[in-house]
Amino acid sequence: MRMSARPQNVHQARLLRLLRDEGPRSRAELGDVVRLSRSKLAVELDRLAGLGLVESAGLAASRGGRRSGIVRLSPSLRFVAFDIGATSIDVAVTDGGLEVLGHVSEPCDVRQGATVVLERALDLYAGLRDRGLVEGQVHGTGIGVPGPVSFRDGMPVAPPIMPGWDRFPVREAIGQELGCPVLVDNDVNLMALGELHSGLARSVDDFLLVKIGTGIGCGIVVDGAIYRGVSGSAGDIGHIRVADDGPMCACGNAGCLEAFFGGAALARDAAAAARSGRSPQLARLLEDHGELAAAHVAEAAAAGDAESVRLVREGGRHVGQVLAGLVSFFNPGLVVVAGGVAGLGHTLLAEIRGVVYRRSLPLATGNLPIVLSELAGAAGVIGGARLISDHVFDPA
Amino acid sequence: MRMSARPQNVHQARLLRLLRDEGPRSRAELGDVVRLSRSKLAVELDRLAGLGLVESAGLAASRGGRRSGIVRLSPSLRFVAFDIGATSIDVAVTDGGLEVLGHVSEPCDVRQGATVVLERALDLYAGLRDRGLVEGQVHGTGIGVPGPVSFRDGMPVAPPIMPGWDRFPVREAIGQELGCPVLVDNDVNLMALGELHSGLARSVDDFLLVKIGTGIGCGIVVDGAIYRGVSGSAGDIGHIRVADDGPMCACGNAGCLEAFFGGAALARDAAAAARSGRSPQLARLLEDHGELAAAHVAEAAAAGDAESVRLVREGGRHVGQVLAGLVSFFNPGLVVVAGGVAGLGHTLLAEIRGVVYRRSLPLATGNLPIVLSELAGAAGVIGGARLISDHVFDPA
DNA sequence: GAACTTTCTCCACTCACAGGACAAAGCAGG
DNA sequence: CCTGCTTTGTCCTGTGAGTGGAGAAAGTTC
Repeated sequence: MRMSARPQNVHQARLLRLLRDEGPRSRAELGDVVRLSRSKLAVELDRLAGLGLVESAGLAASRGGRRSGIVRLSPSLRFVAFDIGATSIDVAVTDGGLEVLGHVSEPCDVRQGATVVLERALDLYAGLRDRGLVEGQVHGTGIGVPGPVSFRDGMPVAPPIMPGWDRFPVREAIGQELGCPVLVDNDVNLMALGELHSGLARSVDDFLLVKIGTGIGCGIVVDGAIYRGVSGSAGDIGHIRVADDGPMCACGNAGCLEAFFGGAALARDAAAAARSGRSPQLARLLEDHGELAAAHVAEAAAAGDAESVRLVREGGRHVGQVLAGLVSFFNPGLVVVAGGVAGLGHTLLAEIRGVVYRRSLPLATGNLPIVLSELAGAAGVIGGARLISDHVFDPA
Repeated sequence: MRMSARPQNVHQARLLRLLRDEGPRSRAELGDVVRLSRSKLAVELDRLAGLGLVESAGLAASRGGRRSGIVRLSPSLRFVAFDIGATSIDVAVTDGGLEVLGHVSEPCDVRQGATVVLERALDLYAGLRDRGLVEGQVHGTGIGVPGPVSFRDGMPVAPPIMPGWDRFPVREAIGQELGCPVLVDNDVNLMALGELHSGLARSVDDFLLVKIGTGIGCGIVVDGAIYRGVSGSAGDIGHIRVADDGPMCACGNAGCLEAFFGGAALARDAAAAARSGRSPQLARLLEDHGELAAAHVAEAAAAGDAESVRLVREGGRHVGQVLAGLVSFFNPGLVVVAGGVAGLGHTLLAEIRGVVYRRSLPLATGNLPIVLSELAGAAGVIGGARLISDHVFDPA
C-alpha cells in the first residue's frame, strides 16, 4: 500500500496546521503569518501541492493591487476518529480541516471485549465510507478508549472497566485494517483536544476538561498539548477522596468522587429516592422506563422536583470540592465541564462554580471561566481527528 | 556596562547546557552526543571560546589513538542566586556548572518589605564577592520569593505573606544593581529546579516537589520545565481542603492543609500539647527555648515523645491525603518532600507514603518513589542558578 | 619501527533561505 | 482608453549553514 503523503519539513508542517486550524488563506496572508520569504513560501506550497496535500482555490478579493491566490487543504483529505465509550461507539469522518463530514453513534457495551467492539466500530466506519465520504486515502485515524492507555504502544493498560482490553494492540489492529497511521488515547484526553480545536478552549494554552459520564475523568492540556503523566494515567480524578465516609467504590476505597457522583452513582441515588418515596417524579420516571439515568434526573430537576435538584446540587458540590483543589494546584485558564451528566446543565455548573470560587485561591480564580462544553457528543471524535492530524502534519 | 556573552545559536546553547549538566567533556564525546559533523562542532566550539564561555582543559586519556581535547565551561563564569524565604535569606554564588562556591544564610523576616530585605540580600552578596568568589562579570541572577510571582514581569503579585512586596519590581531593582540578566520566581519552583539539576529528580521529566515549611507549596515540573499556570500561582496547595471542619486558616476558610500542618500549625499544636501537659518533653523544650518550632517536635519525636510522634503522623496523614489526589491527577514520576518540616524525616515520610499508596491509583503509584530531598538548604539557590542559566544559555 | 586507530583541521560541495529585479494583475482618476 | 500607483507572484543570485572526505597529527600495539 502506498504510504500517504507527509510534510517534509517544519515549514510545511506549520503551513498545514495553519490551514487546518484557520481555514483557507491567501498566499499573501500566509506570507504575513509564517516567517518566510515569498520565494521560500512559494517553493514549499508548490511542494505541498505536489504531495497532494494542498491546492489552490481561486483568487482572493483585491487589496488594491493584483489579486492573491487562495490556498486550501486538499478537499480529499480524510481523517477517521473512533470514540469508544463505556456504553457507546462514535465514529466520524472529517476533512483536513477536521470538519465532521459524517458521524454515527450507537450504544455498545465496552465490556464485550476488544475484538467484538472494534469489529463493530469498523462496521460503522464501513457504513460511512459506503456513503461516499471517503474517496481515496485515509490520512490517519485517532481512537479514544475509556481507560488508561500506553500512548507509545497504542494499547490500553490495566483498564478497570474494560475487561479483555488489557494490552490489546488496538493501534496495530486498526492500522492493519485501514492502512493508515493510528494513535490511541484516553477518551477524555480526546475530548480535551476536541475543545482545544473547535470548542471554547481554542485560545487557551492551559486548561482542564472535566468529563462527568459513567465515570469521572479529567483531560489536562499544558501549553496546547495533552499532558499524560509518566504512565499515561494523568487526569484520573474519579477516585480522589471527597470524604472519609461515603459509599464504597469499585476501587476498594470509600469516599471516592466517583462513588458520590457520576452517571452510575447518580442513577443509584435517583433510584433510591424514587423507591423511598422522597421523589414522586423520579418514582414515575422509574416506572415508565424501568431504570433511571442521569437524563431522567435532569428532566425531573427541570420540572421542579426538589429531590432531583438536591441530588444535582450535592453532586456538583463534590465535584467542586475536588476541582477547587485541582484549580489551586494547576491554575488553569479555563475549565470545561462535559459528558453525559453535563446535561444537568446550569444547576450543576452553578454549584461547581460556587464551590471553586469560594475554595480556590483568588489569584487562580480571578479570571477563570468554568463553562459547559458546547460540542455535545462531537468533542471526542473531533479530538481523535485532531490527535492524528497533529501527528500526520508533523515532519516525517 | 558591557553585555555579557550569550550563545549565538541553538547548537552553542545545547553545548553549554551539556557542559553545565554533565561537566567537562572531550571533543570526541561531545561529537557523539550532539548531532553535528566534526567540522561544525569545531567551528561552534571555537566561537564559544571566542565569546569566553568555554575553554580547553588539556587532553583526555587515549582511547586507542590520538588523545582528544577536553572542553569545559570557562571557570570564571558566575551565577548568583537569592533565595528569599518567609524567615530567611540565602545567597549563593555558583560557577558555570552550578557548583555552589559560596553560600550564606541568615534569618530575616520577609515582612520587613522589599527595600529592606533586598538591600540585606545585596549586602550578603557583597560579602561573598569580597571573599573573591566573583572575579569578572556575573552572567545572571536567579531570585526566589515566598509567594506568587508574575514571571514575565519579574515581580510578586498579591503575595499573602509579603506585605509591601506587591508588584515591587524585583527584577529591575536587582538587575540595575548587579548589571546582569535577572529572573524572579516562586521559591518552591526554584527548589524544584534545584532537585531537577542536582537532586533526586535528575533523570525524571515530570515530578512534584512538596515543600513543607512555614507554608506548604508544590513545585510542578512538566517535561523538565517548571509549570507555572496561567497566572503564576500553580502549585499553591496550602489551601486545599482536607476536612470540612478544622482550624481556621489565614485565608478565611476552614480546613485548609496549611492550617492543619506546616511550620506555623505544627508549632501551634506543639505549644498546645506542651501547655496541656499531654507532652512533658515538649513542655520542657518550650521552657528552655521560650517558643517551639518544627525542629523541637522532631527532637521530641526522635526521643520517643508519643504526643510529638502523633502530631507528625497526623500531619503526614493530611499531607498524604492532598498528595494522593494530586498524584492521581498528575501521575508524576517522583515526589520529593522538602522544607524545614522535612526534618521530621522518616516518620513523616512513612505516613505520607502510606496514605498515597493506599489512596491513589495503582497505575499512578506503581513505580512512584516518594523521597526526602537530599539537598538540605541548597535546593533553592541551586534552582535559582539553574533558572537563570537556562535563560542565559539560550540563543540571544 | 610498522601497521593500525583515533582525533582534528581544511576544503569543496550541497542546500536552505533571503532579498532584489521584474513581470503580471488590479485599482483609481482623467 | 490610458497613465500612474499598488499588490502579488516568479526568477535569479548571493550568503551562510552544514556535511563529508582527504589528510595530517598523535597514540597504541606488536
